[in-house]
Amino acid sequence: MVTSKEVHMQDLIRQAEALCQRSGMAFTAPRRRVLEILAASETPMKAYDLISKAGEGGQATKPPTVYRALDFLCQLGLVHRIEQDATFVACNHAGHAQPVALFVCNSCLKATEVAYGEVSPILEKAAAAKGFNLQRLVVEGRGQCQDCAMAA
Amino acid sequence: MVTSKEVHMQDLIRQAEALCQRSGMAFTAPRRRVLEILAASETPMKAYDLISKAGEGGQATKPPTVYRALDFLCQLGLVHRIEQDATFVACNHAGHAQPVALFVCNSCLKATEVAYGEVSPILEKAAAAKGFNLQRLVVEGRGQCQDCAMAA
DNA sequence: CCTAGTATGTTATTACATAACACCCTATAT
DNA sequence: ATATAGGGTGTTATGTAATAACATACTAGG
Ligand SMILES: [Zn+2]
Ligand SMILES: [Zn+2]
Ligand SMILES: [Zn+2]
Ligand SMILES: [Zn+2]
Repeated sequence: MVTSKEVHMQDLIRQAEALCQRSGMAFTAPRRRVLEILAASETPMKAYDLISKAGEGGQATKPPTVYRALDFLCQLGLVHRIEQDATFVACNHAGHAQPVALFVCNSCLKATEVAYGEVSPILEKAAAAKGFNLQRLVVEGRGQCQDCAMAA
Repeated sequence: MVTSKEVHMQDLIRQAEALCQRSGMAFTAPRRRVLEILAASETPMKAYDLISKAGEGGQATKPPTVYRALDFLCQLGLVHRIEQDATFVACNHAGHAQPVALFVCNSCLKATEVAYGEVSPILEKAAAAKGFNLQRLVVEGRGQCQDCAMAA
């Protein structure tokens, strides 16, 4: 059986390869490994869990290796960092034409990615009203996901 | 001369006293000290800068003391934590009927607090469309503030 | 008194992230 | 062919953020 997780991962990997090709960067082994681990995870992961996981089996992996890979993948938009709790999650939709908000469930800890294209201009206007020119926006939430609401 | 910062600080202190009175909590020395330092600062502060500052003059102050005060003040809404860079800033408007976004200037590092009451329901709806029940929302930005735009 | 609740002080430790330097690989210019 | 520049990794060490755990103190109510 092929899970949807596995399909998603293969998509991400292909996307990563394509993006790197285009921008003349290398999709190297540590970068691939980090992306695979994140894509396979049900929930966002802490950097040090990722470091341990990456070190399983093969050679020990150290913080800088993983943090470099994370920086790279975040810049490409293949991975998102959740600021609230310093975790990292693989992007779950191809490409980022739209900015996204990340909502984390307090029960199961899974992250839901939500586009807020309509909202972002309003925030930019609200900022502009105070003379602030917005360049980067972070929208994150906490609450209860659909599955957990059903279960309760 | 009495600066607007000083007035703002006195407002905050009075607010803190009132809030504590109502909820049966104590506005103690370390809490007051932390709030004063934050209110006097031009920019959001890192916890450890706050710890150093709090220790100036009097007895040395250690991390737990300050982190406890910060937790307390954040719960009361008198201080906000900026998740992006783990800094803390005193609230600059009395009370929080409205949720606020914090926009930090990349040049001068000052934070601008912006109400987004109209926006928050839209985000809640966007989340609800995916079955997500939103309980807490973080909206933060980076960009250029008015003063720095003028200067440039 | 005694005790429950709130809060602080102190020591130690855990968790998150980066600086700095040596080394490797590959492309391209001379 | 070889020099050199850019991008990338490996490794050591360190810097920075936050909390665990336990002892102590103050205060209000029984
Ligand atoms: Zn995404
Ligand atoms: Zn859930
Ligand atoms: Zn505020
Ligand atoms: Zn500015």
